[in-house]
Amino acid sequence: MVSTRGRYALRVLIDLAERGTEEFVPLKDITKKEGISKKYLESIMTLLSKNNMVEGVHGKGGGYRLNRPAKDYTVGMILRLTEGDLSPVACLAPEAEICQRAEICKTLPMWKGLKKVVNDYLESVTIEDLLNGNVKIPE
Amino acid sequence: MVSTRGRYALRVLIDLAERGTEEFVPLKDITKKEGISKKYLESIMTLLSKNNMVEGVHGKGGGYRLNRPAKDYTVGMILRLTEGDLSPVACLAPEAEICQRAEICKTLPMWKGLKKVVNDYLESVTIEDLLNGNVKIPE
DNA sequence: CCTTTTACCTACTATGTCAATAGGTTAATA
DNA sequence: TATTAACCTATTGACATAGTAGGTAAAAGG
Repeated sequence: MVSTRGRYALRVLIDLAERGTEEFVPLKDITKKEGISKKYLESIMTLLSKNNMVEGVHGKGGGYRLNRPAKDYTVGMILRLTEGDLSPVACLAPEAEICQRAEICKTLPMWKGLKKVVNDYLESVTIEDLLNGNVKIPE
Repeated sequence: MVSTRGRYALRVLIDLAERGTEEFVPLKDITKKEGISKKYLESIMTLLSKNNMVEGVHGKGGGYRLNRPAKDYTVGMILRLTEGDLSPVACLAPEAEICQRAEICKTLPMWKGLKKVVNDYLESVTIEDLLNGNVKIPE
């Protein structure tokens, strides 16, 4: 289950995308529109800022804006940042130590398949798609 | 991330499938093979038993066995039991109250797509597939 | 320079879930 | 009647989530 951290991050990025890539938008505007705790959002934005997803500027006229055009952000990128690696099991995470059972594990191929299916889908959807309602629901 | 409850359930069902659909297998055998806490496994098996996945018989010669042939168990069925509904967000769960934001929510279609992709994949893999190493990794 | 605005930083907390553990009771067989 | 094995009811330690609280740093306007 995706936590509020990831869900809020996506909503904020959609709001920023709506305002273009020039203008700085203060968090106040976004919390007002989305009804999200400002203090909580701050921690999320700092994360996005440190990872070069958004640019933050202090003071009057400041706020946040996207670093790149909205089509360059995939949902997968954002969720990997906020939720950590999107592996269904710990042994498929990048930082995982090698699992003794890997050779004989009957379930491992299925977990690999699931991870691929999830990541492929999330990579196929961008923030621009979300903003424009251009989300392809499979089949 | 799938919890041990779901992962252990799958491993147990694979072990039971290996022993056919007649013989009763005591938990002792399974904990020995899999190195899983017996007390913990008991709680998982009770869940599977109450939901007609396995049959449990008390006393000497007792244990658990599959209720149906292994090909009739999908991974999705098992994980839905052990992990709860496999929705990426709460508003897509069956018991969810209607979300006010649903009409205007820019992310909802993407979550629906993700849920479909995950469920379709997990429905496509059976316990028999896992046992036989017949897992199709997509593309 | 000073006030306002805004991002950014550090610490704390309430709640809940996970992954067991502990100690039993019930049912079936030999 | 003893043994085996499922089943039941708590309890626990560890951890993550979803915030809250109270600040500091930087930029702009007057």
